[in-house]
Amino acid sequence: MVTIKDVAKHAGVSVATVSRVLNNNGYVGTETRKNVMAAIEELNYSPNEVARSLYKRGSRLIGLLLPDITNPFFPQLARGVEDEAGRQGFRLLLGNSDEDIEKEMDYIQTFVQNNVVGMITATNHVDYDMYQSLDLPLVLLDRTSSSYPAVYADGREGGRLAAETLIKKGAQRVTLVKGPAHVKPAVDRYRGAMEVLGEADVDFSVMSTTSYAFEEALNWAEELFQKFPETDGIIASNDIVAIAIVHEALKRGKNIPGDLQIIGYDDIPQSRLSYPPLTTIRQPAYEMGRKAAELLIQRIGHPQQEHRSIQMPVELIQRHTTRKDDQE
Amino acid sequence: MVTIKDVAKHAGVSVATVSRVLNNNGYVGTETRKNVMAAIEELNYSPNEVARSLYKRGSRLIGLLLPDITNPFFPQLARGVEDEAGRQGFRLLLGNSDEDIEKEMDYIQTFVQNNVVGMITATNHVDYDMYQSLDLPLVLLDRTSSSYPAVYADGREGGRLAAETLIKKGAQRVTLVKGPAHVKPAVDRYRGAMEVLGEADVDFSVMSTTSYAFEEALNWAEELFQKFPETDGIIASNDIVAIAIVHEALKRGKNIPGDLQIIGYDDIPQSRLSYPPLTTIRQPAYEMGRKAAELLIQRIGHPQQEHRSIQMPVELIQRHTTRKDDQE
DNA sequence: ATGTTCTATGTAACCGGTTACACAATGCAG
DNA sequence: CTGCATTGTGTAACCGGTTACATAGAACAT
Repeated sequence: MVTIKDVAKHAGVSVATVSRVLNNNGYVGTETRKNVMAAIEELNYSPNEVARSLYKRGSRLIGLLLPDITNPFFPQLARGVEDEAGRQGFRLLLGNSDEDIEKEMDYIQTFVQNNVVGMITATNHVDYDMYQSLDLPLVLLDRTSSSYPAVYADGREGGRLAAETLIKKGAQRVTLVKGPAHVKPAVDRYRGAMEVLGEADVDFSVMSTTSYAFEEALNWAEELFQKFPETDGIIASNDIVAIAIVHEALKRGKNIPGDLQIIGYDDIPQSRLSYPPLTTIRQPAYEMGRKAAELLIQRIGHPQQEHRSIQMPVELIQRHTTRKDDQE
Repeated sequence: MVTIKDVAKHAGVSVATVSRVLNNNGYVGTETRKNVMAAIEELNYSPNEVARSLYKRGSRLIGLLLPDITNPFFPQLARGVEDEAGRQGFRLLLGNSDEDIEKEMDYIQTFVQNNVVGMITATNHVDYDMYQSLDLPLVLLDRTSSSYPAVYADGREGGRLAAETLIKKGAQRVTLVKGPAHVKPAVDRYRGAMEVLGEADVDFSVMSTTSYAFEEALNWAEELFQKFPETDGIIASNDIVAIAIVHEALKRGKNIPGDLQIIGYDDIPQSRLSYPPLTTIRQPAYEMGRKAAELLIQRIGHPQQEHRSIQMPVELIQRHTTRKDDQE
């Protein structure tokens, strides 16, 4: 490994001088600078971030903690974070928490041990000690809290929008699929939808699910049709579940959207690809990730400044699992 | 931040002793050990990995470089890598290369600067200087090379299998969708399929695609039906494209698998969810990720040892975009 | 009793950077 | 020409750990 000492020797100067040209601070003679640059070039030197980080007590690393990258909503978020962070010279340490506190704590510890300068986390456990005692810039992603800045989409509005849409399009017997109770955004959506359903002249039922896992989606779908075979409008807890429901409905020979309308949540990329293409409530995942990184890096620069959160708008994406014509 | 000095002072010993109990080496008296442990506990100390890494010239970090985490094949890989790495006490630095050499070089540089102890990369550019001159344990994932250990699935066999299946099930006019030419595994599959098609008594056409991006998938599908409206069997370049093709076919009123059979590649989780559920060639992505991490960590322990690669078997997953009955 | 080995602990060098401080040379004002 | 500010560079301390080496007492062998 070529170190700053090698460069110094090669250029016939001290390490301090090399450091000065590297960081572009302090006084350096024109000629000297040129020599040092040449030496750097020649030895193909690039400074050890670890040493740097040790002295500075801060790296160029950001910790990103997600529930599960395997859930298709998160890669978008992650990519948004990465792109923005990368643009500003930061790299990502990645962790999957599986919504498990143990794992989460583990990751946070190693993030800190590695001198990350900030963290972006999609956690339901902000109120735990570990976060309280963490003195790092932190931003929540897809979650909220009064204690930290957050980037999230308006889940309640999303839920309302989904329910309103279904009602407007003439659904009479709505089934609302409730996401896992420990996942905050899921309950926001649920509440939003309930608000609208409660005030409308429709029958409705609620079906609870306890996970967003792929493997279970088809089971939820089956269960749904067993329990509520007569439903003509379904608000799914997310797009995965929605797609599974579409699958099961077609298998049972239902006509979509004639007999049965379905509306998803998230607008993951494959929702456009499914057939019929899924009507859904869009969360701008990539953009949310970008904003979160932006916010975090801003805070890293100005830690004292008052924090602000960003609520992103949700949007109804009308495709073909709901009817074209509104029934007013 | 609480450092080893604080612990030493608190326990009334030297830093060396604290370090000894931390690392469980050297001699430490029973009583002393107890005191130190107590101090650690009390101060809630955990050692700074950065300092450690500087002296040891090696961290507990692994660099993971993927083309694009947003492509649904990769989260599985990533998760496999992460789980195995995590199990063995390693953390991941993540990078998306977009198959772009510039970005790739950038990431590799910062990985090295951060003292990663190894790298797992899905690159098509192993033969570039940057890899040659890298003296880090490296394992290729979903790619191969004679110079490095690799974990990959048998693409040629997968291609053959897809073609054989379609032929056996009676397709007469096969369309082979060729993936981007710069993506190695894509061309392996293509070759495998071609071998079989070339020797069979069927007509076939090849349609080239230049990307795996979601946004383009539906365009490829449309283009396919414009160019080859009479095809009755399609070998898609991956599951995303396959699902888009199913979409387009249904939209055009084709009967699947009656009029048209489709076979995908990868077996991403959503392939089971699509309707009709997709017949596809499965690559054990999660397992591949796990194995790659395993291999890498093994090499980190024994760098001199001769390297070996692992070829994972592919598998035909029969679902409902191909016919039940074989036509012999 | 003496020498050797084992146990226990501390001191200080080291990892590869950054920067406070010291010092010298130069430029410029009076 | 002298004095002070500016410029250019080196020395050494520091970041928070690890470990080579030194030291000393205890245990054991002869």
